[in-house]
Amino acid sequence: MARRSLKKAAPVADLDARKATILQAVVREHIDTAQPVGSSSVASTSDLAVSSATVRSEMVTLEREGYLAQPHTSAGRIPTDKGYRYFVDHLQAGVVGATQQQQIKDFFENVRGEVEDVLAQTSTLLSQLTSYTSVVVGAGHAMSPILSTQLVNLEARHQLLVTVFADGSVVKHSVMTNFDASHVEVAEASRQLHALLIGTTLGARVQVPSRNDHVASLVRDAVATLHAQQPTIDGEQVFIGGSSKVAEAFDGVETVRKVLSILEQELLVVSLVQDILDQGLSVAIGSEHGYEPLSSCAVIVAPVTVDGQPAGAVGLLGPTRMKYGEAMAAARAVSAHLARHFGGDERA
Amino acid sequence: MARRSLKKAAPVADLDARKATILQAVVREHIDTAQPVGSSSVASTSDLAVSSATVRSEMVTLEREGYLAQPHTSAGRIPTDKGYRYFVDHLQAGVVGATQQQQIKDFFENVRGEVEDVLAQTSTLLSQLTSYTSVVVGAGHAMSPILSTQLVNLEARHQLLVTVFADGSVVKHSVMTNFDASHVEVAEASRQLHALLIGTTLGARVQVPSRNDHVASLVRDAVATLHAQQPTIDGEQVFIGGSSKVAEAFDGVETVRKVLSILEQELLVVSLVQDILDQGLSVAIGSEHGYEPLSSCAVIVAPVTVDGQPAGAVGLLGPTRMKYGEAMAAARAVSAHLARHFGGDERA
DNA sequence: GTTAGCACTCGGTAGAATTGAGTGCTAGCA
DNA sequence: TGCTAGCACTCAATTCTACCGAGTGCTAAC
Repeated sequence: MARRSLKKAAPVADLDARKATILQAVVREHIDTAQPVGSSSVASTSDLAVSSATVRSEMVTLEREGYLAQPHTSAGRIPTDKGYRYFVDHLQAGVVGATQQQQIKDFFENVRGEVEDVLAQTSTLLSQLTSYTSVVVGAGHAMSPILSTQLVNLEARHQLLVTVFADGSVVKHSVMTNFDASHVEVAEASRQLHALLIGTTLGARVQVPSRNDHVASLVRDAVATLHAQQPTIDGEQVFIGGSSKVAEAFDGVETVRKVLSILEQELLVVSLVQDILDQGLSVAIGSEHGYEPLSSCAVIVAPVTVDGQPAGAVGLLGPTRMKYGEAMAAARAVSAHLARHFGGDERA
Repeated sequence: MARRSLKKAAPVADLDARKATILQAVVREHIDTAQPVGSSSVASTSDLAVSSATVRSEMVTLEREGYLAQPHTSAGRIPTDKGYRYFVDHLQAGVVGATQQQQIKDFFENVRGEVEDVLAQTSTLLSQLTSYTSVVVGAGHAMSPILSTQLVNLEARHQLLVTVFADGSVVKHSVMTNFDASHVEVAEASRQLHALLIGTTLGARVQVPSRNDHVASLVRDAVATLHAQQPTIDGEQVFIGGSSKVAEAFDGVETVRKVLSILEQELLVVSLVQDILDQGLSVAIGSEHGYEPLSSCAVIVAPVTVDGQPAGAVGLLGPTRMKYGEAMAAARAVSAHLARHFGGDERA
């Protein structure tokens, strides 16, 4: 797995008011048009009462300081990652539009089904709201105690251990034996497993019987299989919505391919989101997250917290020139609704 | 959902040997180069001992009959869907290369985990083998009898019905109540449900208690929730591998977007695959499957049959100019291995 | 510090000329 | 009758040129 450099987003030195205005104007227009932005355009657009020449000389400074870049001489400027970072850091919190607000509300009023279904549909919703690819991560049951287990006789030498966790997730594990277990034996093993595992979490050690009969062997195997699961990452669920938006957001075919192939690796997506949250960021721009193939992307993340516990996260992936204001607002709104949905209000 | 025209692949009239050779040469070279193919190239490539002029006049016929098309005067010919169809129908079964054979073997020797995991990984494998996007569909448990059920008390008014089917699939359903059920009541309801449902299939009618107490109410709600599931389509699982290959296979960004957005709709993919199988095809070229947005795609499908029962299908989606021989061979090989894996050889 | 003015740069575009792959047709040949 | 060599023709792609214009950096004046 790609190793990310833990570069903490450097606190961006502050710019004087005029430079800030100019930078923001450049970012805004570039996001809008995808074109390099020239000094005259900034001079006329922004409410600065200065000439393009002045803007120009400020731009030289901004470029020297790393906020702007020039694709080539005699072209306008485009923002660098650092420029976008400044822009985002100084963005006053946006609000979602009325229609979108309504859409979100309608969605959460009508959505039903199991957690997984809700998360998957939420991902689609978020993507439709923003026109960016969305990522919804549901926290695993790593820390959740076991509510119930059941061993089912599937075939002669094939049993299925079904485990229900307190967070409502259900997991199955195959247990293969090299002897034909009778129904009675399976039932007995099931009873013992239930007694043994109930209330424990995946990490905890449990006392397995050391006898050598079929039942004991079944119990041992079942416990071993259950605990073989990686308690950290496994069980986390990723739902990706609107991957077709990738094709709209980037123009280079190669970029599209790279981004899609990252999205295919769900584990990687989970750790990307996790990393960004760990850094305390809500937006990772360009190379800030350290995943090189995503260097032309920005990732917005909003945690979902239920009862003070992290319950997952929602994210958006777009080009660095994405509409940060709208997208962040949408992500925040959806994560809040999601938290509420899984929190007090019980109509899962 | 898009409605497909059930156009049965028309049996293609046979061509005389020379026309066939020319057509095949054109298809082969076009698949290779993605360029229109000229008469002289065919004349020299193929082992026909005729001049380009002769090839040319044959091509005129082939074009009139709908096998070839000309992007514009003074360009070579490219195959039409009908041309590809002829090509595929007269393709002698290909074999997978030695390294790929080995790769498949290694994979199935080492793969482990639950059915879903195996299918998901198989999808990735198939995509890597062929460089096309792969689709693996696991048949639902529609017809599978229930082996076991269990009702678990999740929260005060929230129970979880966990159902294990004979095919090894496990499904959960939330049951909400408007009263606080005691643990004893839930346990009793669980016992009754188990007795009631065991051995039945989802379609079957079961006798629910008509009393008005908590337990009876729980049982009724649980059965209703379980049966509310669409027995036909629901429960079918789709695993899509290598969606990033879409970006490689097609050059128009718009096409990439359209194809990706189809792939996002899993239900649609299932019915696409199902439709093709229903038509008895193993390949659907261009508009043969009737899904307009996929008109520049070809879809290869191979059923997976375990113990005479359809257990799913594996598919490949690529451009119409895909490498049919290799891709079909790979799909066949993987589907056969998959069937064997889930069949006699029991190490799921 | 700001600005008007100006020379300069250089990507993008538009038009013309050229190239060349490939065609369709025809007349002659086996 | 079928095949082929030859040839005129077509047309996308390429190359070249000129040129435009957006945008810059610099400088002198305010």
